[in-house]
Amino acid sequence: MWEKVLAMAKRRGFIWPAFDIYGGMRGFYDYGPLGAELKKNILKIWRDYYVVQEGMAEIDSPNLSPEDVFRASGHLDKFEDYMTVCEKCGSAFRADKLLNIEHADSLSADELWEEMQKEKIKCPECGGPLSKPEPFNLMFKTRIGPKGKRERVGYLRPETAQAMFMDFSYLYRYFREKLPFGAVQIGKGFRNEISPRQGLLRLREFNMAEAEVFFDPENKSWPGFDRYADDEILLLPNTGGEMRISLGKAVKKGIIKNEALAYFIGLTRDFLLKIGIDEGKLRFREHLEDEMAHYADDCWDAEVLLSYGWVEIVGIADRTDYDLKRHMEFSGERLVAMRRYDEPKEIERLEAVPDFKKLGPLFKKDAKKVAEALKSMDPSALKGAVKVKVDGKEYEVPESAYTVKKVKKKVSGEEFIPHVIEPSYGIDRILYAVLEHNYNEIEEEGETYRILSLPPSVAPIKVAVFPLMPKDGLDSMALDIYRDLLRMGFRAVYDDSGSIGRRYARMDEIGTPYCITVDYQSLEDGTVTIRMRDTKEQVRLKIHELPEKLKEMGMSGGMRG
RNA sequence: GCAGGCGUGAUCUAGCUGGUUAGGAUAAGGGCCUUCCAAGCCCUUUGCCCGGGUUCGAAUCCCGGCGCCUGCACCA
Repeated sequence: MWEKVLAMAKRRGFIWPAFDIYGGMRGFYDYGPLGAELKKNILKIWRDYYVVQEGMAEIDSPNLSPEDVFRASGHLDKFEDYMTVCEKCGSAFRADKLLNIEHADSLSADELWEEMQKEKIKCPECGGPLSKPEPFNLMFKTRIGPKGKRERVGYLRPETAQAMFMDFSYLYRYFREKLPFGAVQIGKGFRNEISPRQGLLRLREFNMAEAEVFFDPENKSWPGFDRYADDEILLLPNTGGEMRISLGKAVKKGIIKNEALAYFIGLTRDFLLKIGIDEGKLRFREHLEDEMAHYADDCWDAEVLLSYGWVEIVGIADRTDYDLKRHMEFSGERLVAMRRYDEPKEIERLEAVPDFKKLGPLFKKDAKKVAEALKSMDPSALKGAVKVKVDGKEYEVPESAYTVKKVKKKVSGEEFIPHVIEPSYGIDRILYAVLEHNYNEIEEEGETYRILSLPPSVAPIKVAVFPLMPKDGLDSMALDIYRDLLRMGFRAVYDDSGSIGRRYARMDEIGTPYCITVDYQSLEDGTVTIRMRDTKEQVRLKIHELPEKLKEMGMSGGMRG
């Protein structure tokens, strides 16, 4: 099946292998004119959901990031594997997985090699000797800046999410310090896949649309949840089994852990159906514990049934406060939100007050740090001489250098690190799924007709205009209509070559929902026929009624819907 | 990354035990014809994945690379 879809996609200009004249490069594809248009339409609808309806803020950040970012995000460690190859049968393995010790995944190449020799590890397949482990990081590494001192190591981002975390404080202020709010980004991600395959399903450079929804972990209810609460969805929870259940019930029964997650499952389903994913081939599957990404606490994938099997196209992950916490730790910046009380509270609490007259002479340069360490300790536990640790050194602070006092303070709220729900969409996979789910072949009189039943809103070409014959003034009339439609912002084509049936067939194959034909009656009464792709049904109407009719049939003009 | 299979115009394919100008179908462009679903006729365009070797001669045999497919491994 995918061969047929990909052959059509290649022939008609949806998808082309990239760098083809140089032999191609696996894991890289070009979108041809129709594919680029289709992608644009899918993203437009995605934005309608996330940016327009949900009011999320769209940002746009660099593809290339300095190393620090991925040190914090965990991708540098968790994304790097050491591979060892059997010198006899050629099988490749992750070195750390072959060892019988704990935390083998944190060892260096040399340590792994040492350990492998100690344990006398042989190839699990054939018993042959294994090579020294070689690092393999899924991120593309490069250098930023001129060679020399100024040079920094950079990586192409493996996901777009990090920017939303790094910009958290800006976003929080932008949203006037109110949660929940969401930020989205549409962009490219890069992963140096070991063995990309299966067309658009595993690319090395891919398009993704991600939303990071920040909310208070104490309140995982979701404002508009009612909208999707009654939607019946096919769920596969990680406790096993398969069920069709409404989202409201799933939350009540604890199958989906909170409303926020469930809401975005509902929204994702709504979006996918809108762009033409087949409902009967859609399900939501919860990740198994050991399947989860290093940052995720829970994750539901939207999976679609393709000729390759069930394929993940959207991941909806509960990233908790993992990312903000890590960036706080690595950058030293405070990435927190405020939970405001209804009224400011006056609270009384114990506080350690250091006496710098004493601390100064005692600890010199480190005095300030000692004081800070002292303040961060539990004041009720402070008694007598206290030991504090500063930069690995231990100091003893005498009782006379500080006092513990009761202090009254006005507090208008408390700080906390927001949690994040992340719906992450693989646009290329989604686009392919839309093609495959809408691709139909009909055998008629020994000939194969192909119809791409795309929803009008995503179809790359919205309408075609044909003269029945390219003569007798039919052609000039059709050209006028075509130009008017273009001016009104419709994606239209004009075609007068070959027989009319051939032209319809061409349009059917690329999913054009409507064809307008100018015939001899048109010359007499100013009417044309409009033909529906899926039913081949024709309706006759006045030319001036066309724009209204086209809009009514569920498609938007390019300019404004 | 390993193993196996495969690679002929835009698409599908014949030729592949070496031997003329690599054949067909579809598509595409032009023309004729044609009053609504890939009709017909004429003309035209595009090809042996890349590189090396063996040979008088390679699409064909051998080696290497690249790509595609399947399996294994990998897929935060």
